[in-house]
Amino acid sequence: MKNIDKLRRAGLRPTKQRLIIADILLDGPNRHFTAEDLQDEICASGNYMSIGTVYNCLKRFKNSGLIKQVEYSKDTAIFDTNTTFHHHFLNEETGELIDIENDKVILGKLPEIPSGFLNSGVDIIIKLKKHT
Amino acid sequence: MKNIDKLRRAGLRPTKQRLIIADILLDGPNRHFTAEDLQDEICASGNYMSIGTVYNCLKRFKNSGLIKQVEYSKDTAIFDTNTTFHHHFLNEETGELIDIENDKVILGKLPEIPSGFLNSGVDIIIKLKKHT
DNA sequence: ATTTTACTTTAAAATGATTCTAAACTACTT
DNA sequence: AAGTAGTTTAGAATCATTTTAAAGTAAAAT
Repeated sequence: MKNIDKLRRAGLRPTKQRLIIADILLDGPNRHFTAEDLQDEICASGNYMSIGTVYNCLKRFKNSGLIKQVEYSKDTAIFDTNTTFHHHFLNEETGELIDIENDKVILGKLPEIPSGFLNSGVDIIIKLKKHT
Repeated sequence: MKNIDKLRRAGLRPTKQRLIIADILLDGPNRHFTAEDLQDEICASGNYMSIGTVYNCLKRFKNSGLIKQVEYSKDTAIFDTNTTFHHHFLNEETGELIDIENDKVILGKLPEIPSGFLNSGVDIIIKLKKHT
């Protein structure tokens, strides 16, 4: 499908800027990137876009499901007095965290660890929304 | 154990400021908090501490294992073009992310969801360190 | 006990990521 | 072609965090 149609189907007005971003992000292989990474790539493609627009577009793309934001890239550090190995419920509306003790979760199958690396810890976040 | 000894055992010089923080954090029940939350509580206890010192102490406490930092509270947003349900390896040294497709992980047992809430998604982060 | 040394705290400035603002612009509708 | 509602822009503002350099303090060495 053409990117202009992907934008329309996502309910986004297909502006010049959004098409530039769609052309970079929505074809080709998946990737992880920051707003600044994307702005650099926009420059490299011979275009220009203000950083405000990059952020704005990313937010719209995310809200309409064209991309995701990695869950654990939040802007404020949260500390935890619980130093045992444990996991968290995350109340998506309030940001509140609730501990999940380790024995409440069992991983039945783990992926193969990339060669040359060791598993140095597993963090599980279970997001919660209010029951309706 | 007295907090002054917890600090010493952690290899931290027990300064007045670190003891104030230890008294707030290391007794009583576990909790999640930001640097600003802690500074407010320091104020509420009739003490004062510059925000720089609060950050500095939290970093030292964390590095010596007295507290933890919640894994997914990082300062830069990371976006992901992979909108399927999936998880991530996190290279702790470089911050690089690698996708883990959903069928590579099986959760054998999940904790009971707090009443009034629904599970709205599970994110798993497997941290990697270089094999030595 | 005093001096020395290395580490720590502080206020303030600096940085970095992100959001906001108000004016100019543009896609879509009438 | 004109209207309107949404979008982009530069730049300012904000927020979290780190850095800086000077003053202060705990521990080690005399």
